[in-house]
Amino acid sequence: MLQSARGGVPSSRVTPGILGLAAIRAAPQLLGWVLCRRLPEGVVKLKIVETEAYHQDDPASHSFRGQTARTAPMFRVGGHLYVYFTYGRHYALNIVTGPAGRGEAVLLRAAEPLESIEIMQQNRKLTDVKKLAAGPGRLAQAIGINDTTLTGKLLDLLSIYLEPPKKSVRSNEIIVSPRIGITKAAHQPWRFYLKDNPFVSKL
DNA sequence: TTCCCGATTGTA
DNA sequence: ACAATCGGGAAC
Repeated sequence: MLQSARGGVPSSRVTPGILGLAAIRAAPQLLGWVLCRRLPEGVVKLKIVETEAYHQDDPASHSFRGQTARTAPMFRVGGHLYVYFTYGRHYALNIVTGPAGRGEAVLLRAAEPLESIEIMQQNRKLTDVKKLAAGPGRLAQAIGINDTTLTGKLLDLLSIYLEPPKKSVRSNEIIVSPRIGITKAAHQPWRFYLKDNPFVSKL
């Protein structure tokens, strides 16, 4: 699925294999993909190292109580973006994964800076590379997301897109654990991260 | 219209 | 350990 776009073929340039894929299956498969964001200063790139799945029958999910103006993007077909504002200060970026009408998405929780690191350091007003994108709010800020203009938009070469993993990720490198910062369905093992990777938000 | 609280982070 | 800070959505 997500392995399809290898060899420089820009076929799935915009959407890997997440189209119509359940969030719980898409979340681990997104690990290793390179998140790319085109900014006025240059293109920043980061390897996705930590994700969480949220779906419609999940009490912790924004889509649980049905579609609203804010959550509408979650109900679009996979490949759309869902950006929300939380705690009065932070933005979080999700990649929508379900079929249209389903309300599923993967929260990007942490990433390893690869290219244009200086730009991300400026965005974060911080030099420590390990903390540039270790956490959903930090990740969003690092790639210049300071509002919700991207929510409801499609992954798109002109602004934000994904590139295939440089090295394929083996399943035994993926750690599964409960999600962070939630109170409902807190025991569900729907968080995924790369084993021993120093850029994850927490161990 | 009011009230509660959150898919977090930086500081003490 | 805790405050900061504000909007979504349930409740009244």
